[in-house]
Amino acid sequence: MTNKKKTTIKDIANVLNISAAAVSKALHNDSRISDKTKKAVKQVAENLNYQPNHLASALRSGKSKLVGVIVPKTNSNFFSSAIHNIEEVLNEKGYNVIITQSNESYEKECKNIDTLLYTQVDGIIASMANETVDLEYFEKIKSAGIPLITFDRGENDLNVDYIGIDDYNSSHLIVNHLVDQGCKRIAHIGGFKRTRIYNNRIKGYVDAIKKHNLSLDEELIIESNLTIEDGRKKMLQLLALKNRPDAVYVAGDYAALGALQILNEQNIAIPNEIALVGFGNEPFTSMVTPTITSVNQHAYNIGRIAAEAFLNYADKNNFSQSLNKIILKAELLVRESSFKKEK
Amino acid sequence: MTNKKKTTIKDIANVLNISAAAVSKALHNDSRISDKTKKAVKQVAENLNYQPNHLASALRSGKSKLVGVIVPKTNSNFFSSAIHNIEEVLNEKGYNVIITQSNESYEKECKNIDTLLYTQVDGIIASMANETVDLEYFEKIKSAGIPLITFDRGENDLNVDYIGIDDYNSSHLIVNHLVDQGCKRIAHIGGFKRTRIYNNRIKGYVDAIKKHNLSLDEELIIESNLTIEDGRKKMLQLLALKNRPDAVYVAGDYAALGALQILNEQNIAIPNEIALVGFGNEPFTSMVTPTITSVNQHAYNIGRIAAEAFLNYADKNNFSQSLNKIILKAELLVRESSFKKEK
DNA sequence: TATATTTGCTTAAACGTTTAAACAAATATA
DNA sequence: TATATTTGTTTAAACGTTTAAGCAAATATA
Repeated sequence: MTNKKKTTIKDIANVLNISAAAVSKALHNDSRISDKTKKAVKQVAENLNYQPNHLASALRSGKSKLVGVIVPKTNSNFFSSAIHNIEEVLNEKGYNVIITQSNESYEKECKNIDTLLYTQVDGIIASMANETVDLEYFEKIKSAGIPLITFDRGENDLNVDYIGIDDYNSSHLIVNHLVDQGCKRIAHIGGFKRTRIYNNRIKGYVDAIKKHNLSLDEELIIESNLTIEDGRKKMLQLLALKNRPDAVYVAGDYAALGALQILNEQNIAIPNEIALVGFGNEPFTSMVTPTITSVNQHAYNIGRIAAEAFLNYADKNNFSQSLNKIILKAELLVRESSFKKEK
Repeated sequence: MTNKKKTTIKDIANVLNISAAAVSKALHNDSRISDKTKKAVKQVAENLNYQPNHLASALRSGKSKLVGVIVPKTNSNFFSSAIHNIEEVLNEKGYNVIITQSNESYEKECKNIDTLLYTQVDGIIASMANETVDLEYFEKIKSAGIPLITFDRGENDLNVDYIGIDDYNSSHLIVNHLVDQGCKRIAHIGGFKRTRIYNNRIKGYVDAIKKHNLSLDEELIIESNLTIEDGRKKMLQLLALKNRPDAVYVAGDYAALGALQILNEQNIAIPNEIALVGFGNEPFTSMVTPTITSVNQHAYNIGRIAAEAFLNYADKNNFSQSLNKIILKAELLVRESSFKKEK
C-alpha cells in the first residue's frame, strides 16, 4: 500500500464548494456557521477520513497541546503510576503527553530537554536524575517561557513548582516505628546528600535519632546510589562493623532488597536480629520473603497535582513562576521485615 | 518571568541584513552558502538563543521526525528496556520517540493511536493490549500511510512487520527442562488463547507434552489474564485437583509470582513437590524466595530490531508493508524454583 | 575577449491551519 | 421605508520553516 495524500480542509472545501475557512470553523462549531453547513462538513470529513494536521494548527496557534514529562526511569512503580495520572488529567483537557526517561543520566536528561523544547511542548513536568547537580539546562526551560513543574526530585534553587512528599517527616515515622519495635542502634543507607529528597531523609533520620536519645554514630550513616548491587555492598559494610546495627533504614526499595538478600544469605534473622525498612513501596516489597516495610509516596496524588499545577499556567500568556511547594504526607506500610511479634 | 517572544530565523536574518532563506541554509550547512556567512549566522543564533521551531519545519517538510511507541505498560522490565533501545537507535538517526501506554485497555489503545496520528508521527512501533481483538484501529495506522511495526504482541492478520521471540519453541525448552528434572505431570497456566503469543506457548506446551508421551490432561491447561491475583487463583484451582501436578509452567512472571505465593503459604516444597517456571525474566524472579526459573525475551534486541525495521521504511515515500516476521530465540534461565538438587 | 560555470545570495511559494476583517444577504428595529 | 443588526460566508494574512527558481557577481574556460 503506497501512501496516499492526506485529506486537508481544502479537500473538504472543494467537495462542498465553500472556503477552507468555513470548513475550519464548521469543524470547531463556530456559532457563525449554519447547522446545515456544519453537518455537511462533518459528513464529508468523515467520508474522506479527514485527520486534522496538528503541526499546522499548533504552528498557527502557537500552542502544541503537548506536555513533556521527564522521569529518571519508567521502570519503577512510582514513576509509571505518576505518569499514568499525569496523562489522565491532561488528556481530559486536550493535552497529549510525551514521556522521556533520563536513565538517571544528566547527559540524557539534557538531550531530553532539548528534544522536548524542539518539539515545542507547552510545558514540562520533570523529576530530576540522580546525577543532576547543574541546573543550567532546567533554566533553559524557564527561559523558553513555558511552565516547568518538578516532582519527587526537584531543587529549591530552580524557583518553580514542586510536588513531593514530606521526606523529613517520613524519616521520623520510620525511626519512631523502629524504636517502637525495640531497636536501639539504627543505621541509615541513604541516597546522595546533594539530592534534596535524600538529604531531607538524612536530616530527618538524624533529628529523630537525637529526639530518641539514641547514639548518633557516623559509621551508621552511609551514602549510596540505591541500586540493588549497592544495597548489597553497603549492607556488607554494616555487617563488618564491630558493633552491628539492630535495624537498617534504607532510603530506596531496590537497595533495601539488596540488603535483604545479604541478610537472607547470611542467615540473619529479620526483623529480630536486624530489622529492615525501605522506601517507595515498590510492588516487590510485598512479594519478597520477608515482605519489606516501606513508605508509600502516593504517586497517584503526586501525578494529578503536578498535572494540575501545569494547567494552572497553561493558556496564561503572562505568568511568573516561583518556588511553590506542595508537600504530601507519606504513609508507612509496616510489613514483616520490621514487625516483631514478640519484642 | 514573562515569556519573551522566541527567536526565529527572521530575527537572525535582520541582524545580519540577509534573507531568512540564507539563514535557513546556513544553519543546514548548504554548500552554496559561504563559510563566512555560516559562521556569522551560527554566532548570532547562539547569541539570540535561537531554537528551531520543529512545528514549522515538520509542517513544511511533511516529516515530523517523531516516532510513536505504544506498549501495554511501561512498568515492566521487558517493555521499559525495549523502549530504551528503541530510543537509542532512533535518537541516533535524529528521531524522537513519543511513548504511550495502553494499560492493557483497547479503548486507551485507540486513543493512543488517535493521539499519535494527530501528532503526525512518522511511524508507530506497537505492542498490543491483552484486550485487543479488533484490528480496525491498527488498520487506521496503515491507511494513514505511515509504517507500523509490531513487537512481542502482534497479529498476523495485520500484515506488517513483527519482531518477537519463538514462543512455540520456548514452551519446548521449558517442558524439556521440567521433564529433565523428573516431572511427569506438568500444568500450564497460559494467557488468553486469542493473543497469538500465548496461543503459541499453549501449542508448544501441548506438542512438547505429546513428544514426551506424557498425559495431556485438559484440566491442567488453564487460561488466565496473568496478573498476580489471577496467578494465585489459578494455582489454588490446580491444587484443588484430585490429581495434582508436579510442575506448573506459567506464561507470565507476575502470575508465576502469585502461584509462588500460594505454594509458599501452603508450605508446598518448591521445586521438589511442585516445580515452577515463569516467563519474561522480570527482575523480581531473581529476588524472591525461591528464585523463579524464567525465559529471557531479549528486550534489548527486540527494541533495536523494531527500531531498525522502522528505519527501513522511513524516508521512502513509496513503500509497501507485508507480514515480515523476525523471530528470536529465547533463553531459559534455570533458577531455584525448578532445579532439583537431588532428583 | 567572449562565453560558460560556479558561487552566494534573494524572491516567492508552499506546508495546513486559524482568525481578523470584510461583506453581502437576511432579518430585525424604528 | 430607511436603518441597524444578525447571519453566514469569503478573503487574506499569518504561524516559522524549507526549497525551487532566479539572478548578479565572481571565476573559470576557450
